Amino acid sequence: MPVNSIPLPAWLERGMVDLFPLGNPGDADQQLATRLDQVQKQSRPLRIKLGIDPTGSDIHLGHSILFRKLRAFQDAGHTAVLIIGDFTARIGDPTGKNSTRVQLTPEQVEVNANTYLEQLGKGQSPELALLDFTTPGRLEVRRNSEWLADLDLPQVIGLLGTATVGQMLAKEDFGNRYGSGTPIALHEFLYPLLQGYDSVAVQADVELGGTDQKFNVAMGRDLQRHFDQRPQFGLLLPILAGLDGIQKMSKSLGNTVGLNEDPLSMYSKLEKIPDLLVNSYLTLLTDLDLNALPVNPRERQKAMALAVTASRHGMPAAIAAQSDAATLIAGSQDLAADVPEALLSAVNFPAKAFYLLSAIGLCASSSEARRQIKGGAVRLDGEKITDPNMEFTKATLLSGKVLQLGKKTFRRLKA
RNA sequence: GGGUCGGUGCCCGAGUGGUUAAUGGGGGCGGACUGUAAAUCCGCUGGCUCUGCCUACGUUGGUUCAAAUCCAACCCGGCCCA
Repeated sequence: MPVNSIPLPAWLERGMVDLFPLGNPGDADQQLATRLDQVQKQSRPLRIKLGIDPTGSDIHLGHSILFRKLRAFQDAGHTAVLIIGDFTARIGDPTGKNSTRVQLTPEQVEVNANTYLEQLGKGQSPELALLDFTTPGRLEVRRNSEWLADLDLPQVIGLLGTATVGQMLAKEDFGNRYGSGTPIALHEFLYPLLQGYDSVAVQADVELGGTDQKFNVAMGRDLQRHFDQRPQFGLLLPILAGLDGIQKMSKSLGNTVGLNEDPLSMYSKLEKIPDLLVNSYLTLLTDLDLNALPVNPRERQKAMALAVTASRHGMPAAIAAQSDAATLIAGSQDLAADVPEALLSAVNFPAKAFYLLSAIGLCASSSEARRQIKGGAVRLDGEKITDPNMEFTKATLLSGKVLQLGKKTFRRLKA
């Protein structure tokens, strides 16, 4: 760090793992802190780019750490430029993939994009919304088809000419795939270039990304330089580990907490993440002061689960979820208000126990239901069911009772 | 285009004519223990309102009493050559 450097604000530094270029003492312009300071004085906001890939439909906590940082920039007076990669989604980001992605249709992409915006808080109350949609000048939502769809072949060739095969293969994912003989389709090389070109198109001053995006963000800088723009800063945040504590949070790995999840399931999941993750979740998903929290791991974890749930659903709902979670674990399901209901209208009576489980969706298949029952995992109003063929003659006999799978999955049956 | 190797269940990976729904590992789920954690131990892990039936080893067709295993064509991929 240069002696005369201005420190970065705490809101910006929290959770940050990489910032480039770091700048050198003689080149004030190359330091983000200096830029922020200048900008403050001239009241000209920076343009903060964040690209999202509308390939799925659910936003989870892993995504939200980037949005939280983007929101922090908004709150500091800067302009969030949210780029929906509707065009690049048709290629699919090869990052972290060990195989070629399935290409999406424009229709799928559009549906996903709209779902994303809703989850980010479009039309919601500003306190619970992830991004500031209401203050004028704080948010720009763009689709990269705006500029990418009209590139002609000479322009594309021009873009391709800015990078070499060696550079592409230096990217870890491509390198691994190439090394292990896994196919790489040529169009995948276009992805980093196109998403880098996004930075040129929106004249980004800063790009946010996960650490796995370093290559892409750096590509944006190269292209901006190529197009005679001042290269953006890259600000990288960690990849949030998923509930398993090992792999990154990702829908396809089934280790996510979705932003759309109800308070109880959100709280319950967070309350049981591996200990090692608790501090990173606190840092990345809350604004809490880590030094002010309980040292006891259990209490600390509860505080984290409560805060994260509250950030999405509000404190009252989070507190209710915490108390329901405790009640459920204690085994007295009847007291909990928020046990999800399961409608018995989908069940044909008379119904055997295993069929009931699969018919209301508590088990994925009736074979699985049989196994779970045999494994002693199923209870009805707290009483263990041991015979998969136990028969229930009509719905009214079951209505109001709580069916339980394992320790943490409950359904209140309703006729 | 030529040569060659390969495509097995969520993933990896055995199996090269017959108790094979298919060894093993990973992951996942469940049980015990616990802090609804970690570690450890145990069980389960294709589907079906299931004492039975159905579908599965890239695709299609063939040989056979019998095929993931043999044959043919095709599709897809790796590597080498052009």
